[in-house]
Amino acid sequence: MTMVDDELSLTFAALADPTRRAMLARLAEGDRTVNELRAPFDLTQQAISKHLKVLERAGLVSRGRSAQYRPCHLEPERLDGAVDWIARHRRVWTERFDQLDEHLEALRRSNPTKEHPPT
Amino acid sequence: MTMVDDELSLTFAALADPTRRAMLARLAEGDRTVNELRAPFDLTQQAISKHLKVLERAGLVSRGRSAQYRPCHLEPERLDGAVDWIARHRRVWTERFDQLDEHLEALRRSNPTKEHPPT
DNA sequence: CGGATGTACAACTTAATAGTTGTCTACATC
DNA sequence: GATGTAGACAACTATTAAGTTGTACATCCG
Repeated sequence: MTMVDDELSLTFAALADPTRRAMLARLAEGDRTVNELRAPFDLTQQAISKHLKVLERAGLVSRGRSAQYRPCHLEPERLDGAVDWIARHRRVWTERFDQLDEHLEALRRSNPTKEHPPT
Repeated sequence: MTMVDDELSLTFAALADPTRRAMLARLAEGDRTVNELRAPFDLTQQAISKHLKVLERAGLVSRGRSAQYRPCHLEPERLDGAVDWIARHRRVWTERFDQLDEHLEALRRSNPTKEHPPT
């Protein structure tokens, strides 16, 4: 029943929404408050907070605390698993992506993150 | 209201389910019939067909027709947009991923697929 | 032709998602 | 201490998703 709770599923699910992707893109430029993230959208503050909770649960965003602000900060490492899954399987599909996979392996070695069990 | 209908969202949403990822992994080894894909799971044939419809709608799988079988075939190109989005934004986050992005650019040039509008 | 097999379609249930409004707390300023 | 601002939490609605059962259709085989 609970279809989505492994790490990869949470990551992909978090990315499967244009609003959240735009928020991540915004956060790529630096930390932002909730209201700053809200600005570009025609959504209530509460809706933005919900999206942030999804991103937080997926480990893509962490939040600080500064006075009444809760600055949001990006956690890009969590994306490694996602890219890795895709690259790993695409490598099987088309041999010419071998180099990509190797490149990612190298990146992971030089930038150790978490585990990547098959599937 | 209709939160999910752009291409990237469909791709990520399709990947956000462990069953579907396992099906894709299976298809990576070669075309499979619906029943073959069903085998590893404790799910009805109809449930598998539904997952296949999601994968089809996302453009990740296409289906042939051979007698009463409907062989499923992988369409890996659709994953390029997903990897590209991640790589593009992660590049901003951490400078050291510049090489990855360049590598993906090179791959895309040597393996032309579709467009990748930002977000 | 008749039965078995492979897959699809429809209706239904349950649960999750995305959004809303309304309210509450925390801090800052005056 | 009152007011304004930042953000969270709760309750509700509507839509979508994942699963089921039941059935229909098409193709192969005897």
